[in-house]
Amino acid sequence: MTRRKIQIKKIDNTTARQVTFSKRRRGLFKKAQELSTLCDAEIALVVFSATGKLFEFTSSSVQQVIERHHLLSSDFDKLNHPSLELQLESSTSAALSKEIAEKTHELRKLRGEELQELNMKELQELEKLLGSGLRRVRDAKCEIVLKEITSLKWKGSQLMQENKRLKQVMMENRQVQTLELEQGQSSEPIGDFIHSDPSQDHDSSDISLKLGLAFPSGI
Amino acid sequence: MTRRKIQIKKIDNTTARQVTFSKRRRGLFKKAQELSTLCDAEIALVVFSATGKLFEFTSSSVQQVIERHHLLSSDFDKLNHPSLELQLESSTSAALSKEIAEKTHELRKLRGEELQELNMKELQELEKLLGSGLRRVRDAKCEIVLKEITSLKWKGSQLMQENKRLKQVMMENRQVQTLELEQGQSSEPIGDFIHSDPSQDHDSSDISLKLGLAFPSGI
DNA sequence: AACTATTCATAACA
DNA sequence: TTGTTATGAATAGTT
Repeated sequence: MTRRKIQIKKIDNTTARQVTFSKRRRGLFKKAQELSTLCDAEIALVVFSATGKLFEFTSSSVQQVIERHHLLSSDFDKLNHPSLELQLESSTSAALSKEIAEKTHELRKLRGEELQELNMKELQELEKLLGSGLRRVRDAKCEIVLKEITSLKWKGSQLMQENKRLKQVMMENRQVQTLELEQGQSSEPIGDFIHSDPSQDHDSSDISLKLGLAFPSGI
Repeated sequence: MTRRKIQIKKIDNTTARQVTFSKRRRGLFKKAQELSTLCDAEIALVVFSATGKLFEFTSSSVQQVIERHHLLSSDFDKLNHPSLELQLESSTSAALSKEIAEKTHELRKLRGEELQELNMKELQELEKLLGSGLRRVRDAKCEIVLKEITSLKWKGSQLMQENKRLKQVMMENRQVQTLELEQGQSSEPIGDFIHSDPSQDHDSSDISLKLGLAFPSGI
């Protein structure tokens, strides 16, 4: 709000209340319109002023169904609200049913089930839609594959590092062994130093087993 | 409204649209609440998201009216059908809403709009579905083309028959003319017999004009 | 109605 | 998703 912050409670001054009602109502309807457009939402907004005047907004697809309410709500008072509510619900059901029918039909067309009723132009549009859908699906698959590859590369580099580390340990062991041999102090068989730790080996195998692809074979 | 001014038109990016929907919806409901409190207005606001999810707000007084109606209904129990109907409608709405949400989601997937949530197996099934849809659409187009070709061939054969008939008539005329010349009895100019009937000619042109394709150029 | 000084809502970003 | 912030919008009080 402005000039000053206000408390959200009923405005006492009648004139001020009417002015505010007028201004804010316009703002609210604008916001409702914007939301329905921006986000493809279906909105029904009904406002009764304190004096009983009716204002309403409905996004396009709900509109026609509810239009018949204008006739009935012209001589309403508060007792009418239940019936208004009931009718809103009923209208909503009709609108929803209609929407379901449309979506079902659209799905059938996309699945190629009701094509005989389409002409060449419509078929071409449908083909274009399916084609672009197919392209996106393939792109999505490609992305998954690329991620898998990146993951595999990472695992590969991890293995290489592990490998390098093991070789280094072996080299060090070999040096110690050589030193001990030169000094004639070795009390252990040579072989024990040359072979790396069995448990270490086992871990490495486990890592390499995880290289298997995480998705079915065909791409 | 912030960082940048935006166009009021459907937001293309799905994620951005969902975020905006969530934020603006909250804002809209807040504004509705404030208006009803500040100006003592009665407000009913119903919003369906693009995915079919339902959000609603009703100012307290409307709520009270509806609740009062429900109380009355329970008092009068068997006599009060509207309440039963209202409840039925309500649950029907919920079921319909759910169905719409499902179908919307299915349609989105087929259009390739919400693929990030699918795994490789699901993507492959979707690809198969789209592929078979595409095949059927192409078959349907093919059928239209074949029918057109059949029709053209038939028209062609009709034209050929017509042509043949005309030639025969001409030949007969020429024979008559030759006969008349030999007998020196012709009382008409030669040209009148060589040219075929003008109205006949006109009919032939009409048939050939119908050869134009009944669908747009690209196949 | 028109005009600001403010507060509010929110698009873009993190 | 949730939070933050810069900026465009809405609007309370005033003229």
